[in-house]
Amino acid sequence: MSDKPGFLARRFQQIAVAVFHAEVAAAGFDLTPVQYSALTALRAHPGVDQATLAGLIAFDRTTMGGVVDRLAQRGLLTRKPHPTDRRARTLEITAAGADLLDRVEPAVQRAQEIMVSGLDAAEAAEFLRLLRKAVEGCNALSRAPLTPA
Amino acid sequence: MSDKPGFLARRFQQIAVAVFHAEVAAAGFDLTPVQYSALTALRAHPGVDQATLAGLIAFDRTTMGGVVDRLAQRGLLTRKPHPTDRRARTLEITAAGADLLDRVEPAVQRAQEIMVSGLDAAEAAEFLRLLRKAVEGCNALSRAPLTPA
DNA sequence: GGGTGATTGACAGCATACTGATAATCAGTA
DNA sequence: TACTGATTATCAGTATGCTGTCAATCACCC
Repeated sequence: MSDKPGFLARRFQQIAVAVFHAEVAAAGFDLTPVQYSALTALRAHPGVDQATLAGLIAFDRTTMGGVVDRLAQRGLLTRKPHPTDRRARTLEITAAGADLLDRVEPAVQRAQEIMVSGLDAAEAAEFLRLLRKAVEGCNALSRAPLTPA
Repeated sequence: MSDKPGFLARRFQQIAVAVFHAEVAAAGFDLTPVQYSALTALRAHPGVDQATLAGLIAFDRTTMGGVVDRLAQRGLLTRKPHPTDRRARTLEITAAGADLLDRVEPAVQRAQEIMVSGLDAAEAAEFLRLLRKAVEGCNALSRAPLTPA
């Protein structure tokens, strides 16, 4: 089983989420990896609509609805009607959201290091390169491909 | 964002599941990656209980309940009372389950290759080695660590 | 032989993810 | 301008995964 990339993909994701949760909770915060990604992308691209934000981090449009709901409910972002397109809603990170991102950053960084702590520095760098390359090569194969700005 | 192992982990898992689904569906079957793993492990270890099966493939005990329910409902495995431990249920793969595994195997193999099609053969081998090493190094960090027989 | 701690399977509840469908709207064309 | 096709957000439904909790049961130790 452990020689199948698909099985290891699931396992690595499982570990990544657990480590993220553990570090972020230990630092006193309550934020999922998905919520962190969404807020980070929103800070870099203020004013986008939900579909565009989803494309920036390869989320499914449907999933993004729920994520945005929960973040808005906690006051970490705002959702206002788009000035010209009446279908869309414009998203903006709030001061509370940006502040939370700043304060949680050290925990997130620690989590990223722990995930690859089984590898030495050279291996970790090579692993990251190959993982990025594999993901980019298959970008179009998921329902929600990455769509840069 | 693409330099964070956590983000790439989620993305690679997302792609892996999509590719698995696409190949398996194209071959005319209806089986999720998780169901495939469970059936495969059960065939290799007939008669185990749910908790043991979960440990063999690093599933959460709670998740395994639902997976087993759906597989039993489709007649791919059976769930009988354990002969000595009245808490446990003994799981067995059925002939239909084993037959399905055999017939779906080529599609699963194709999916595994597609997932790493962005890498050449040497890179894919090294990627698999590093991924396996990273996962093993962090095995204890998830709620559901891998527990070999 | 009785009490204690661990284990098994289940439950409710939350958060991703996907499929397929829909209504509202927009944009470009006939 | 009317029509067509694409796009935005949402909905119902299914399947993972996790947290925490619970009752039933087991295994071990005093």
